Amino acid sequence: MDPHLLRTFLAVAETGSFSAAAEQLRYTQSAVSQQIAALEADLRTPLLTRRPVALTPAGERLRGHASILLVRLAAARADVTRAVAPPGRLIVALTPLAWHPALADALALLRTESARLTARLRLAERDQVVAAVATGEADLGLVDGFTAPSDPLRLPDTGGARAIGVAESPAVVAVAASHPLARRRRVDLSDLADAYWIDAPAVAAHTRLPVDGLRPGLRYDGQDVTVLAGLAAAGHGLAVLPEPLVTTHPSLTGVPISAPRLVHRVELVRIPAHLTGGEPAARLAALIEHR
Amino acid sequence: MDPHLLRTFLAVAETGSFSAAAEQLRYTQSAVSQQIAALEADLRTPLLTRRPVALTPAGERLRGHASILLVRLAAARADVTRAVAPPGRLIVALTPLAWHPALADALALLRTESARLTARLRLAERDQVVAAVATGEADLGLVDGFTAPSDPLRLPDTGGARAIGVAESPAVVAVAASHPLARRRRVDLSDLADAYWIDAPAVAAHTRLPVDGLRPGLRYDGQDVTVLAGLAAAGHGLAVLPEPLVTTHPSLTGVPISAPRLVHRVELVRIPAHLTGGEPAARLAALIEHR
DNA sequence: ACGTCGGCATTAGCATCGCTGATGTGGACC
DNA sequence: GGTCCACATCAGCGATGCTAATGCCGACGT
Repeated sequence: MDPHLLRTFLAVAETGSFSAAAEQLRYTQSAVSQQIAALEADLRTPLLTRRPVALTPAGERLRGHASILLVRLAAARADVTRAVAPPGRLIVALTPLAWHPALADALALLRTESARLTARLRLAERDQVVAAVATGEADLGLVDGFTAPSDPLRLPDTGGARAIGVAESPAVVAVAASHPLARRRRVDLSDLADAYWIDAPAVAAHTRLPVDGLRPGLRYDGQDVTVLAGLAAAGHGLAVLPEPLVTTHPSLTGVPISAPRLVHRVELVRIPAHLTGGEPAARLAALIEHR
Repeated sequence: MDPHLLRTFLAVAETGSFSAAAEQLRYTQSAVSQQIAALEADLRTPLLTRRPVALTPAGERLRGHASILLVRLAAARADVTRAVAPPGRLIVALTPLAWHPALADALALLRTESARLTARLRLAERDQVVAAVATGEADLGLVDGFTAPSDPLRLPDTGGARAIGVAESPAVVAVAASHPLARRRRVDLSDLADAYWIDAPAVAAHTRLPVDGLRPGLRYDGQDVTVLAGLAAAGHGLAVLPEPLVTTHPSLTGVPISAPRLVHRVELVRIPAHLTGGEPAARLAALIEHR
């Protein structure tokens, strides 16, 4: 079960093909085949079916563990390696809906303080944001999600990163102003099970949420919030969105949600210890937290 | 950073000696030396000082990560491997103070239900209990600790095990009946900073707790609660203990704690999924949880 | 101050592991 | 039933990582 084999296993699980995984990892197909065989021999359990290549139940379980383990390994390496972070660097990873003008303000302030600062923002999916912070690829992360008021987000286990809530706003159902629903004072999400929803996994883990079994509607694979809002405004389907975002958009109406109780929450992700000093990341974190 | 090297590193960190670690792991001293060198080369950081052998700051950090990683690795292996648990086995790991008569009752009930049951109890320290459950060495764990009322225990990150609170009782300061403190109605722990405390790490993570900087008194390295109570009764020092235990003991008096607000809490540790069926572990867990 | 001892580092040699490249094999699809 | 595609298997070889022997250096004693 060395990490090498786990990485290969994950690549096969993702691509669904030995040869594709081999290419991705710059191995020969033979090597991948042998590595998977070694892993299965080690665990005395078939992890994959061949023809077609698919995960067995044991493989499913291993996949979950393996992805966590690899992130933690990378996090450990990063944590030990980074002696003193290069002081002029600041990389912030964030999910699209975690964006907030306060971030821009804080960054601006930081840049006036230290002219030499190389700041960089990176948009990514939620798990990737957390992983990036844990592994040191990013110095700070901002993630969002929908939960019950003042409940923390349920983030994936990844490295030693810690999350602190920094903002909450009401969650509303975004509909086109012309939509019949737009005249409603409030809605119960479970009443909307039959409606069409826009599924935009790259923008938010769940724009159709968190009642299971909602009807799949249009799927949008981009990361741009404007496009998503535009799609909703054009009547392509409903989406649960933070209220401030919806009110900004002229042709969108936000309908408050009566049940379940739901807010849009943004959390700041950071490594506890390291950033104690006056590094830009620590400064920015402080600015955002105590806004 | 393969697990092999991490294991060796941990052994060196624990024993404080390359040769001792080598012996423990059935390697030659040369191999250990080379492995540590490889690890340091890989991370481009000295992890240990030699002569005397001690952890550098980077080494300290790695130690924390490594122990977590190895447990998670073992947990992953156990989770994938255990296809169907041998139905006649039930191993419960617990910390000394997590013991509760209800456990005995539940076990008794279980044994009448299935005569073939091989039940086994294992006493261990808290981290080891959690690790044992995560790695599948134990089917169920019971851990205890002191926290604010209805706060969960702060358990070490280990594997995918989950903890559920099953019991809480008031925390009191245990003193000999003859002790002047025994006449007090209540005490503030921070007022007792100057008192002598019994330090019994093998019984409870903190019998002197959770105010930092309390004065070290007698140290007891055994696991037996009776001995600890006896030491307190004999006036060797104070200890924070769960109230039921103290009232049981004739010559001990329990003084309620006014601040900080503190309870003794017992949590059940188990693997979420697997034990869904009618396995003894699932039965026992259900019995304890819904008592 | 110097010698001795104990413990980590270094080196040589060798077995094993894990990769590549070539070839084998079986299911799917026409 | 043939062909093709993708995974399995095999031979060979370089790299890895171990043991055993030896070197080296700081601590401690006289």
